[in-house]
Amino acid sequence: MGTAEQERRRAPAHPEVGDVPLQQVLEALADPVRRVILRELYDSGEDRACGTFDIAVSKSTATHHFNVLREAGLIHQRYVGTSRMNTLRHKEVDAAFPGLLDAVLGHVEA
Amino acid sequence: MGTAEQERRRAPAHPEVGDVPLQQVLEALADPVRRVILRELYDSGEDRACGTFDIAVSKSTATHHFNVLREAGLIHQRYVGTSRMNTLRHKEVDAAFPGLLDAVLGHVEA
DNA sequence: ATCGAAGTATGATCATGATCGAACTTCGAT
DNA sequence: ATCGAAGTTCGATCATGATCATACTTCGAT
Repeated sequence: MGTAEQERRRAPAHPEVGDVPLQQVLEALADPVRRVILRELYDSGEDRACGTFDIAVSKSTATHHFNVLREAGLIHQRYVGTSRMNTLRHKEVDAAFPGLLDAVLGHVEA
Repeated sequence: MGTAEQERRRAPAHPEVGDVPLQQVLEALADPVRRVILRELYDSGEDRACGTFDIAVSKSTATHHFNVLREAGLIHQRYVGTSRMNTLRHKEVDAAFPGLLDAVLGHVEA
């Protein structure tokens, strides 16, 4: 099998946040499930495995949301064993979109 | 015919910005046509009639976008003759969602 | 009173994206 | 070597929303 293919799956591309269009970031932020994920990362500041988030969707849907967040430059993902750890790319997002994370994630939703 | 109905059309309800869910605001912001509208209001600070915006959509689509923006609490609309003047609700939005407008509209899009 | 300009309402189309289940892969532990 | 846990992939469904054309209303000007 293609070792390159395996490698790509285990270490998927993370864009430069500065290269991500605002449109894509806003679309990523405009979903309540994804904001729950971001908020948990934002509030705790810790790495978190995909399975540990308080979201009421199936595993395949969760995978979809994590992909959207990664491709929007908002999170970093890396494997640890069979778990996938997620980190908020806080500094980089702040640099590319000043004030946006704080405005969105600092807001207390009903 | 119902004068009440006519009145409702000419002076449609504007929500309190503080009552609008973040979800709704983000959905309103996550459309490129609507951001063009907001940006023109943001940059000029002037009232503008619906027809004067640099958006490449039909009149009915434009009406739709203005409705979305108004219902999200982002703009104020009032009739002047047959024109409908639009204002950014800058202060109120800033109060309810600190930093959000500046983060989104201050960003220079490609 | 009529006409045009500015929007609105309605109904249709069409694309996108959120969602799921089922089958699969990969790793760590037994 | 096998099993379960953690995700992924694939295909399908389904809801929403952006879009338009058409017909309509309303106002101001002639």
